[in-house]
Amino acid sequence: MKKPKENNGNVTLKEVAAVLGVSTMTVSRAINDKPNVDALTKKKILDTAKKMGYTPNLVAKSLVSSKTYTIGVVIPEISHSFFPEVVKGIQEEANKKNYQIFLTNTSDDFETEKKVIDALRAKRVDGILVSSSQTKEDVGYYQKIIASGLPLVFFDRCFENIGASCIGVNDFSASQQITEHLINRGYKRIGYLSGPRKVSIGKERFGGYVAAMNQHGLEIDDRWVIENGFNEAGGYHAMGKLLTLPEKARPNAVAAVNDPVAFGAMDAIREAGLKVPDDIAIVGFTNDIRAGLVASPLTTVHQPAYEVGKKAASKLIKTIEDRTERVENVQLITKLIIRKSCGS
Amino acid sequence: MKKPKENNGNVTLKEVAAVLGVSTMTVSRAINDKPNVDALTKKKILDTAKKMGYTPNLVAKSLVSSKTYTIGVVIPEISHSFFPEVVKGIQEEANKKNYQIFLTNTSDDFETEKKVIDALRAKRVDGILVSSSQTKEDVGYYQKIIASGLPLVFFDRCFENIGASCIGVNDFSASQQITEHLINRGYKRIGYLSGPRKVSIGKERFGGYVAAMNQHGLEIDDRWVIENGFNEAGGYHAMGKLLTLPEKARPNAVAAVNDPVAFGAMDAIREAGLKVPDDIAIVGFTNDIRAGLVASPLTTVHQPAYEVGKKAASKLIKTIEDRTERVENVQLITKLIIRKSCGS
DNA sequence: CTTCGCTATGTTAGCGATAACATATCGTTC
DNA sequence: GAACGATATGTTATCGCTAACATAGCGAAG
Repeated sequence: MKKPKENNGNVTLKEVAAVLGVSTMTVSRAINDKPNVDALTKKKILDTAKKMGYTPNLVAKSLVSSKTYTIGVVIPEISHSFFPEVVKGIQEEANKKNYQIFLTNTSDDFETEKKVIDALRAKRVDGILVSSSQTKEDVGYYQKIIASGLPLVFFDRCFENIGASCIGVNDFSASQQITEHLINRGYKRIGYLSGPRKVSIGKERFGGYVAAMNQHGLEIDDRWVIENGFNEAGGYHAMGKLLTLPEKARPNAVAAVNDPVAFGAMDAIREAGLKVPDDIAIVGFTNDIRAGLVASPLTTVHQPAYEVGKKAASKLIKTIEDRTERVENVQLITKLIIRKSCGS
Repeated sequence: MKKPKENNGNVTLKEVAAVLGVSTMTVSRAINDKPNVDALTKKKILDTAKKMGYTPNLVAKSLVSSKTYTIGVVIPEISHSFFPEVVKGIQEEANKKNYQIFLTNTSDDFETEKKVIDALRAKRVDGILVSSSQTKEDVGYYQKIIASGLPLVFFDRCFENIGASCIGVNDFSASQQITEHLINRGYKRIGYLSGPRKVSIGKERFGGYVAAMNQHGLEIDDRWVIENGFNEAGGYHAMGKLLTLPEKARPNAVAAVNDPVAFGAMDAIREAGLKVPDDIAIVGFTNDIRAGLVASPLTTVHQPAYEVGKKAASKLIKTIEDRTERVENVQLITKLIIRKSCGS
């Protein structure tokens, strides 16, 4: 025989008010530190609220205010070491501003991505932070989202000219730079292990590679460019395919779209009984936590993951809190990290 | 001159109803696929709802149902490679059951932990998943949470006999096992780089080490056990301290509470001009993504991170949906991974 | 052809909180 | 001491949705 109303054991304003014989408004005012509450009343309210274990119901508050202090984060793959760092940056910035984050993982699948975003909308997040699995082909979906007025900031992988801010790096020029590094080392036959080019980073990084090759008058054999996934397995298969070419038709250096792909490729190279960098030199992109540790430490591009997250969150929150905040495309500084995989 | 009511551009049931000249209840029923709606009416409603871009407001729904389909996840450090894997497991399980997750990072600080949990409660999550920074000293806080009826499942780091389920591994016996492995290799002077022992994993793993030493009649010099943080910096400092001992007073092998600590220790060893395992052998715990890659590949204990996450989420959701679900302490299988850092 | 009972639909109230307006109380001021 | 303004408190309506109850319409059964 307990109280008939259960409510998950949560105490409401009304219950606190009833105990003290005051109105709920007075309790609300006291708890929210609003003016016009007698000091003594306020003290009594705060005391009993605490004694009763009152916790404000933000769901109800959100319904009134149309504000949830929640942002959705949409990420392709939490296991790729770049993203936990980004998430950490987002997390810290968001927490500082009293926002919570909904973390969702899309496994780089666009259908999943749309589904989770719909779920986030239904939960009325104040805005979303997206690293999309698809930034080149189907722009319609995001155009609609942006048109609907939901604040949105992209990070890492950007849509261009779509009316949303993006925080990332200059993938084109960083990729060009690292390819040039290989060229300066004397390599001329350079292949490319690409990720899906329907994603901005896939396209941009590939573009940087092409630009560097062209600029130096080097030829790109069609068979040297292999497109596959953004992960180890993708790199492993792509390199496997390259290795089916007869030795003299093969590149003796490859640039990979990111570090996981480079690691997968290294495995394939090793399994073929070849050595990095002696037989095939390789460079990556990201500066994964493992990059300096693998058998042949990987030359790569450092991306400031934590800062990307922090900046993205901060931009989103600014956009949420001031709708006139301007759209901007931020490119943070990358750094070439030279290790041994490109020949010493 | 747009419509006066803005509402963030979101369409409501009422608006859809108004367009069709039916009541909101009919629309609600149609959209939620409830019985007693004429097929034709339903079709018309669904069509106009879609045309108008209606998205249900789950905030309002939650207020009515006291159910948010949201779970809070509290982890100490997203950068430690164990946790992203756990989060991935949680994520996938939760998504399958239509829950969203709030991810929060505590930086292993108990005050932050309490603060984020309060925030999660205020947002009325249906339950929380916690890897606490504090599982041995201040039990009061969690006792209160559990008593309040909020479903709670611990993972990785457990409180015992507190009335909440916990999903982890048998830290004691795994630690005992890996210490024994060192002993079997012939090491007798074995030190221990501990994490905070106010946390279950800190205490249990240390206990396993002590048990193995005792069982083999080996002495533990007080100066060989150093307590510091759970991360690289902690291991670096702890090992630095060990290295201040004169060489003959030093252990020639150490067990670390986890892999990041082992990595930090390895750095300190290298900086001191010593070699692993020749001068000092070392073993870790976790099987961090880097464990096989470092200069002296680390012998360690593999923990099934993904499964821990999946199981924890599944247990929590069961507990949420059926309050009679019994409390249980699940210990998943670990595996000793032998590499070179313990001598070959 | 009345009555029962089913289906389709509508109305009301309430989830917990707050904004906006209304009222009460009290000390000042002239 | 009447009138005013400030402060403290209460009342009402509303956010978007749904449970619960109410009603209308229509075919089947007697």
